[in-house]
Amino acid sequence: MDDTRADETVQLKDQNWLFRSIPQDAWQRLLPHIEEFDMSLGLVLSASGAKSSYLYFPTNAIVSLLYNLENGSSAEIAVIGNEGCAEVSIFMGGNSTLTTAVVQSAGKSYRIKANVIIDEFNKAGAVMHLLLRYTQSLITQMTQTAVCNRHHTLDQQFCRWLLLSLDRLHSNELVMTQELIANMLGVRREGVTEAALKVQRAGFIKYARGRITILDRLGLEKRTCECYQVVKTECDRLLPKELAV
Amino acid sequence: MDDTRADETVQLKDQNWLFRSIPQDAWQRLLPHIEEFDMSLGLVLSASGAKSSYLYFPTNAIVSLLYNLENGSSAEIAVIGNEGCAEVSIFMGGNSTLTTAVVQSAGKSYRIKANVIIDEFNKAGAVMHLLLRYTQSLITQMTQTAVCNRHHTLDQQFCRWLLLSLDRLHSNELVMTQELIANMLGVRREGVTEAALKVQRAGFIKYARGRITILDRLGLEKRTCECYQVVKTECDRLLPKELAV
DNA sequence: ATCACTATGTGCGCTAACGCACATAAGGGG
DNA sequence: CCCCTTATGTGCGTTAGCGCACATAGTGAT
Repeated sequence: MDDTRADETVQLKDQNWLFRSIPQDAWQRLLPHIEEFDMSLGLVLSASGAKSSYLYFPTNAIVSLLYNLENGSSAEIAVIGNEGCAEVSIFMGGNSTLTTAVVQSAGKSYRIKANVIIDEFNKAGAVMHLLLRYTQSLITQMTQTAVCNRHHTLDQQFCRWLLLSLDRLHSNELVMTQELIANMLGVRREGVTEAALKVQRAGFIKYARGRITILDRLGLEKRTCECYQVVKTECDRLLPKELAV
Repeated sequence: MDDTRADETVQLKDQNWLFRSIPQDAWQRLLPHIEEFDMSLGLVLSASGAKSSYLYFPTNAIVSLLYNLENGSSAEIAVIGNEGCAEVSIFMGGNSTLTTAVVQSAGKSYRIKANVIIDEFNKAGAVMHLLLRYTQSLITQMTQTAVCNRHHTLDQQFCRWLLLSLDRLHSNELVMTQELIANMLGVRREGVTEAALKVQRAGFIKYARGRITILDRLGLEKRTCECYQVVKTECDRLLPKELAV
């Protein structure tokens, strides 16, 4: 590999946790199939029940897994950022999920065609194990969402949501209206307004017309429920930053 | 294979949906490793965070995946019966989950040592795809639990829980105190009492001292939320009864 | 038959979140 | 600069579920 390509690879690998952990030989096979893909706000990667044709690897974008109920209300099940990938049902089987993957925060991503991923997955090598461990971390997030929905207050959930999103954005600002957050959390918009006000009065955030600025991250972490740390810790355990390359 | 062993195999395969779908060659490899295992009520298959050493295949037993919060309250994330297996983290990677697998209804099961399953899984053949599709159906269940916790009433959830358990028991009777159900659902015992009374007054069940008898299954299905059917349908889609053998 | 224990039923005040209605405010395009 | 749209703030009655306290009723052991 010449120097230019090596540089390119390093840069690319740095943008997504999963990329980073793909060993050299598999990387050689996959590299030619990695396409850039712009994720615009609100873009639906795959509607409920539809077959997905790409596995998406966000870099600075955030994707939400949402479930839509018959009556129109919805709830977020998990958040996906540059620590993972969207559309795991490609390799899990069944080809589709009942959840809808929506771009919650615009940004750049990469994607790989489903059949390429499936071929690599079926080699039962490092890529398979990596993707499965990531899926396991997604399961952890779903589990925690279920428990949190049951037992914790809107306030706590608001903070958890903020923190999980921030971790995936690597920024202390987040562009998101209260209406949208309400949709994610599956609660009333007014509820989010109240929660946001409380947190703002506590001096942890500044919220103005769809623009949230974090002023005190530690404060937020203290205010949220255990769920945030649990998800973060388990995610770090399953996907160590310095995995064998 | 002589007739006796063939009969044995047919009988065995009939007791768990996953067994049924394992093709002949893989079955030959696994058969010597299948152990009987009695599941007694309340048995914990693997505590939160602990490494699991067996993959368990219930026949007439039911296993609950529970999550325990710091403050002692808990919530059920998914139910596992003879349609699946417990301890998927064995092949998903990471070796452990934060959920606790508890026997909710006693019965017989089979189990296979972790390393045997991993070896078979890594052949990337039918068994791998089967287990992954099952895991996908578990994910569906977790998703639905999260949404249901958010949006549906205790009444509806009580009915959903009853139906999901019944489907896995193949019986119209269920032995389970309201206290325990409350624990699973992550609600007050009194809440379950009220829900159960309403459903009883509607004539759908008879409930006496930990023994629930179903009188009108269709009534229950009408009373529950969409979540029950969604899980059932998706489970049937991912794990058809007559899969290629 | 009695007793003790477990399971269930009931009442009551409390709180979080809901649904709805409406007030205010901040930008953006003409 | 004004108007219109979008985003946020607020009030109020309602409800589901909570926590607690206690009443009742099967059931099994002695």
